[in-house]
Formats: sequence, C-alpha cells, structure tokens
Amino acid sequence: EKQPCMSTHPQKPLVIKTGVQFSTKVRLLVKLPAVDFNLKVKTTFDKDLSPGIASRQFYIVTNPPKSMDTEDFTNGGLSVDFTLSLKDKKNSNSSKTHNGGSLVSVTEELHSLTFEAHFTIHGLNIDLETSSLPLVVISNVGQLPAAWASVMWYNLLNDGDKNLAFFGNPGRATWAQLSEVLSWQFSVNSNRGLDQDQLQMLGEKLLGQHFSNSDQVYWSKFWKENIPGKAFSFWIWLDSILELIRKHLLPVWNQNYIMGFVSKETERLLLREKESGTFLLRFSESHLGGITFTWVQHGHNAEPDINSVEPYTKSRLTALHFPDVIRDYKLISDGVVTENPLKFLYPDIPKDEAFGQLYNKLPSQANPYIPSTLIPCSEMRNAGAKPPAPLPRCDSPELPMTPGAFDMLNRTLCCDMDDVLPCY
Amino acid sequence: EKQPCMSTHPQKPLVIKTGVQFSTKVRLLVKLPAVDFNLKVKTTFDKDLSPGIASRQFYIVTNPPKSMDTEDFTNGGLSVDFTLSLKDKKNSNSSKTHNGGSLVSVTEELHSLTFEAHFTIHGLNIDLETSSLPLVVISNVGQLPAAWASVMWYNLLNDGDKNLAFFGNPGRATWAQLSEVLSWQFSVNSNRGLDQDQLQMLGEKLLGQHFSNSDQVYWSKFWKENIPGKAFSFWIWLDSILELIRKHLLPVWNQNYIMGFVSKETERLLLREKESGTFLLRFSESHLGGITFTWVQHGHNAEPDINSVEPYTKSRLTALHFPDVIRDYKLISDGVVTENPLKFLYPDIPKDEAFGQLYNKLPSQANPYIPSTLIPCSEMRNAGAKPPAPLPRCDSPELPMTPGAFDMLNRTLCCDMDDVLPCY
DNA sequence: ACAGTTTCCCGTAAATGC
DNA sequence: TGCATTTACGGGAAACTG
Repeated sequence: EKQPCMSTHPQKPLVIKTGVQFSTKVRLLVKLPAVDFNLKVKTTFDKDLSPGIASRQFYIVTNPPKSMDTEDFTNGGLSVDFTLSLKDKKNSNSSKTHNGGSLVSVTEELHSLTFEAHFTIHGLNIDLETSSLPLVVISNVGQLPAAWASVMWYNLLNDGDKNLAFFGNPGRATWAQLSEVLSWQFSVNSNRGLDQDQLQMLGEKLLGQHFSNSDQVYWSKFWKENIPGKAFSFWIWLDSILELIRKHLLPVWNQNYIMGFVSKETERLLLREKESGTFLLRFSESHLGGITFTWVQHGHNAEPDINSVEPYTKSRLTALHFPDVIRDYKLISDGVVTENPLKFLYPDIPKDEAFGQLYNKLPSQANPYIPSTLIPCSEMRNAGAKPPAPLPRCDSPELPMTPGAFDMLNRTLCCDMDDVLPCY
Repeated sequence: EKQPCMSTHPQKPLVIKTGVQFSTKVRLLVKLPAVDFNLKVKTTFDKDLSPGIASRQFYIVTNPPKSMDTEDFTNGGLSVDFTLSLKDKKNSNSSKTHNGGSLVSVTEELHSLTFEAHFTIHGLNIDLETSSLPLVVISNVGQLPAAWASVMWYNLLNDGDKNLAFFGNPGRATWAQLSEVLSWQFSVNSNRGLDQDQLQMLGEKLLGQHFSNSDQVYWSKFWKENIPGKAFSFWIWLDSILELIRKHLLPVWNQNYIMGFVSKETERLLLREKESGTFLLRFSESHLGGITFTWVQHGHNAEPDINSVEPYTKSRLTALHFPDVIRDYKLISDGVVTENPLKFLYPDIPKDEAFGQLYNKLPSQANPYIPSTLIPCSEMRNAGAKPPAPLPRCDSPELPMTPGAFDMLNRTLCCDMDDVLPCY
C-alpha cells in the first residue's frame, strides 16, 4: 500500500514532479456525530494564488479516478486519501514575464494545494478549507535538488503564515539554523548526521575561515551562486554527496568510516603524523558526487608524501563496489605493480578490520572462464598540527526541528481543521 | 525533423510501443488533376480485425493534434504525415481467453493500421483504403527483441496476403532463408554482416553438427524454446549480442576484429597452432550480451594452455572501453602481476597494430589527484587442427531481401493506392 | 503462487522556449 | 545565441492480473 506522502519523491517531500503521482491525506481532527453523510473533499491547485507570483499554472489529474469521498475511519478520525498528479496548463494566459524577468527560477516558485469540504449538519452550513505547505513543482528529476533547496530554505525561515512570494526576498539563515538542517539531511538519507568537525568544514566553505554560529548565510550563497572556481553551488555539491551516499556508500557512511568533510589542509595535518599507509576518505570538492581516499607515505624526506586518488563517482561505483576499491587498490610505478598503499583507516584501524565485512565476495564460480576483476590502479609519476582528534562518534545525531515544520515531511499531510470547524 | 518510420524504435520498425510516438506517411501514387481539394485521411487501428485473433485492443492518440489533412507535395506526390501513438483500451470486452490459453504471446499478436480516404471527383465517389504490414504492439522495451523476432519471422515467410493469424501456425524457415536474415540484422546494426564461418557456427547451434541449407528451423526453436542448458532462446541470445555491438563494440566489430561466433572446439583448433599470446574475440554462449577473449600460451607441456576471460557485459563495458580492456588486461599469479598475455590478434596481427587507433587516450589531467584506471585483472589458479583459415573478409555483406518486404523498414511506409483508385 | 504483461518513474538526451 | 525548462523515452523494477 502506498505511503501517503506529499511528494513524488520519498526523500524530498513537498516537491512534485508533473506527471508523477503523489498521495496525500486530509484528516478531520474533530469527532463528528456518528452520521454517515458523504463528506466530499475537493482539491484545487493554486486556488487563490495572486497573479504574478507564479509563472506557470497546473491542473490536477486524479489519476485513478478514485472518488473524492472515500472515507476512511482506520485511524479513528475521518480522513480522505488522494492520489493525484499535476499537469501543466500549456500556454496559459499567465504573466510569464511578470516576475521580474526570471530573477526567480521555477524551483523557487511556490504553489499550494487546497482542500475544501462543504456540508450541512443540524441545518448549519459548514465550509472547511485548508491547504498544504508551499510546494515546488518540477518537470524533471534534474530539478529536484534545486527544488528541495527551496523547500528546506522556506521551512527553515517560515513558521506561521504562508508566504508564497517568499523567494522574492528569501532572507538569510544563521549558520546555527542551517547547519542543523544540513546534518538533518544526512540523517534522513542515512543513519548518520554530521559531527562538529564536518560541520566546521562546511561552515568555512560557506562563510570563510573564521565564522560564528550567528553568522548569516544568504540564499544566493547557499543555492544560486557557484562556489568560487567551481561550476556548481554549495547545495548542488552537497546534494550530490547525499546521493552518492544513498546509492553507493550507505554502509560505509553509516559505520562512520567516511570522514567526508575535511579540508585538504586539515587532512594533511591529520595524516602527516600517522604511520605510512594511513588513509582517510573524504568527498571531492572539485567533482560533483565524488569520493577520494588520501594516504600518507613516509619516505626519506622529512616531509611525508600525501596523495589522493582521482575521485570515484557514481559511474565507476556502479561497476565497482567501493569497499572492494579500497581492498584492491594498487599502484604502478615504472611498470611494476606495488602492493596496496592503503593500510590503516585513520586514525589507526587496520583496513580489513574496518572494511572486512563490507567486501563483496569474489564470485569464483567454477565456470570455464577465468574470473576477472577490475582493479583500480594508479600510475605514480614522482612523488600542520591540529591534534589528530579521533573521529568523534556521532551515533544518534540530533534531528533538529523534530516537532516543527519538518516533522510533517515524514508524516502524512495532516490538515488541522479545528480552527475552521466550530467545535461542538 | 522527425524521420517517418513505422515504429517507435528506429532499428526495429513495425514494432510499436504504447505511449511512444511513431510516424508514418501515406502517399498517393497516382497524379491527380491539380485540384486542391482536401484529402482527408483517417487512421484506424485494427479496423477489421476478426475477433479472437488479438487479445488486446488499442486506440490511436494523435499526439500533436496535427490535422489529418496536412498535405505535402515535397516528393512530387500527394502525401500525408502522421505522428501517432497507441494506448491500450483497458479491460476491453475482448476474448482474453479465446486465443488458445496464451499459446500465442502478446509479441506474436499481429495488428494493423488502416488508412482511409474518401473524396468525390467529377461526381465520382472514390474510397481509398490501404493498411500497414502487420505490426506488433508492446508496452515495454523489454519486449522489443521478442516482438522483432515476430516481425522478422512473419516477413520472412509471408509475401503476399496479410495473415494476422500467422502465429497460430508460424511455419518453418530454411536455414538458407534464416541465415540471410541473421546476417542482414548485423548489417543493419553495424557495417558488417556475418561471414560463412560465423553462420556455420550459428547453424550448428540451431540445427546440430551436420546440417544443410535446406534444413528447416522451427519458430519455437528460433524464439520460444530455450537453448538446452540455458535460460534464453536462440534469438534472445543473438539479439543481446547485436545490442552489445551497437552500444559498445561498433568500431571493433566493423573492423572485423571480432571473430564472434566460433565454437570452443574450433577456437582451440585455431589457437593451438599459433604463437603464444595469440588471442581471438568471441561472444559468450553462456551469458547474454557478453564478449570474451581467448588466448593461447605454450608451456612445457605438449598441449598449450588456452584460457578465456570471464565475459564482459554491458555493465562493465559502460565503465571501461573495450579496446582499453585488451590493452590493459593483466594476470596475477601468486600476488605477482604478470604482463598482458594478449599479444597478437588471431591470426597474427600485433595487438597494438589492430587496436591502437581504438584505444582511449588516458586522461592525464594535471590535477591534484592521482589519476586512477580500472585494470581488468584475472587471478590465475593453475594452468585439434582445422586449417587456421584467416578470418574471411566480409566487407560488403549482401543485404538479403533488399527490394522485398524488408526494404520498407528503412523507407517510409508507402501505401500503393493504385489498385484501389481507378486510373485516369 | 507465479509468470507474463503492464505500469511506474528515474535519469539521460534531445527538443523546445525565451 | 545561449540558457532554462520541458519533453521524450530507454531501462530497471515494481505492480498488476489473470
């Protein structure tokens, strides 16, 4: 049975893709006298949207034409389930050019879904109306990260009144607020949020070396502007990492084996004092959705060699299980293959002890073929001291905002009708 | 501009996937007096289909509601272009159980598209009607190979009258006929058909060791029944190879570097007399869409070592360019990596001479990362004489059936209306 | 229960619109 | 012309349905 969820994408509610079904539930919170009248609930998209706010218009397709008066007493209350999808009204008379010449992109355009019910009881005409939190409508999954950024940002900065024109003036968030949301995003996608060291690195990325919790982050810096020297914005980068974790690194991340967010400077300071072969895993800052490992090798020089491998992205991780990459990685110099330079996961966990359970069994079938593996290899060309804090544990990251607006993301959309219905 | 093509899939015409657009063109072959009357052409799906032949019913969706009387004089004649798609009529009253309890699968169900035109000229009422070759309707690309098998088989064995019930009794094809179609399929998907040695191996696979050109192949053997000991039928196997060539091996195949279809026995006879390091490429008979290389190594024993690598399938070839696999392949024994055992492409072409131009440049960017490659590796466990006919050239394989029914596959659907329209 | 068939929908590529 | 947005549809998987 389908989980009611105000979204076409489970991980990112309140984002709706046209042509993709989503389901939602309206619940009447007061107990009504046990009358089996038919409560008809009508859904309207962008019911009272003031003109000029949205450049696009949509209509609702009730895909399986499930009657709108299906009643469901399962939870004790009276509720209606809807499975809907949206389709865009082509060439609507709308004011495409009105909204400031696309200073606001479609993923910043907020919409809403309204539920209405009318009935008569004891000769009294009752009109109920409620509507969803602001929604973002997209036409392709490629817009999902941007849309989700909007949903997060809106809910971070809005508590009470609905303000569909919010992104005309999207305000700022303090780092204290934003960092909680970021950590929460990791908890939602995995079983592990972000620890203080990881958040520190992210904060420096957004706000510079020295920042405080009360420093403010602009929406443009969070989502719109590219990171200096890069072709993507902060959130697009971070979201690509969330996706990489979700699809390819879940066990490794959940085990806390990925330091992940650590600057190259800190990385060097951490590794240089460690034994040769000590390595750590971090996400690439230059490639979208990439993970790399960096290891230290002490030679004859005073300064140890510290090298990082070209980041692994989803295309390679689709062909190769990441723990196996760590197990099998080899170096070639002058045509000679040396052994795996990765020995200890930082700070000092023997590689196989950490990753042993995560390796894939080698499929050594007894077939007429010689099994073949892809071995990740690098051809070698040639070749600071914050206390090496052991990876802080972060077993149960606090979920910020738990009872607040974001809570509804995992719950059913539940519309309080109390304030509309006179209680009796 | 869209290429008119009676299919939703360019390589496989006459197969239509529901919900996917296809285009078609009807052309009036006689010259009409230069009158600009509106020739309205109506399309009907399965117009006069006798009941019980098809278990499913479809209707036509004229997706961009392009008027049906668009006239086009570009080719000198009068023609109409259609862009249509099909949708299935849900729960039609049809006789789902009538057709022999699914002895006939949906990909064996033949349909047709009918074009009608009515007009009056010189007080004469003229009715024109023509229809397409039999069509197969599918709902998912996964059904495409099966559907295409039906289209090929139908057109191989039917010339004149339309027989939509054909697969109630699908007849047999001689090997002479079938082998031409198979070779032609390779020509269509690449620039190279099959040579006699390759066809010989395929014939043995279908008909056993000793067969002649006049031996007959049953439809069930060609498509329905699994190859003994395998989980797929002959055509499904061959089609998976066509797809592998099209997506991952096109230049290699076109250069005639893939022997491809050769039995393991013949392979051994060919290689055992060759220098150590001689290898050949052939398609896997046990895995769908797999290619392997087999090489010979002469040791101290009288009998040389002949080994094949575990086949490469699309999942690996997506991550790794196949010529690079040949360039980089390594063996490991006892932890020591030996050099590439592949030296000469059979019969005696030095590997780099054959594949040199096909290698990918290694992306040695000057970035802070150490570039990493995936190296295909095998861990070694331990370790006949048909004249080694050099690979016969097959530069311009004959396209069988060129002017026949199959020709229309690449052309526009062109309906002769001559026999309906009285000439004057 | 299960196999054949269809639906669903992500993700890439191409088309379209502005 | 280039960028933003939408459409198209292959492909894997889930859902459906007899």
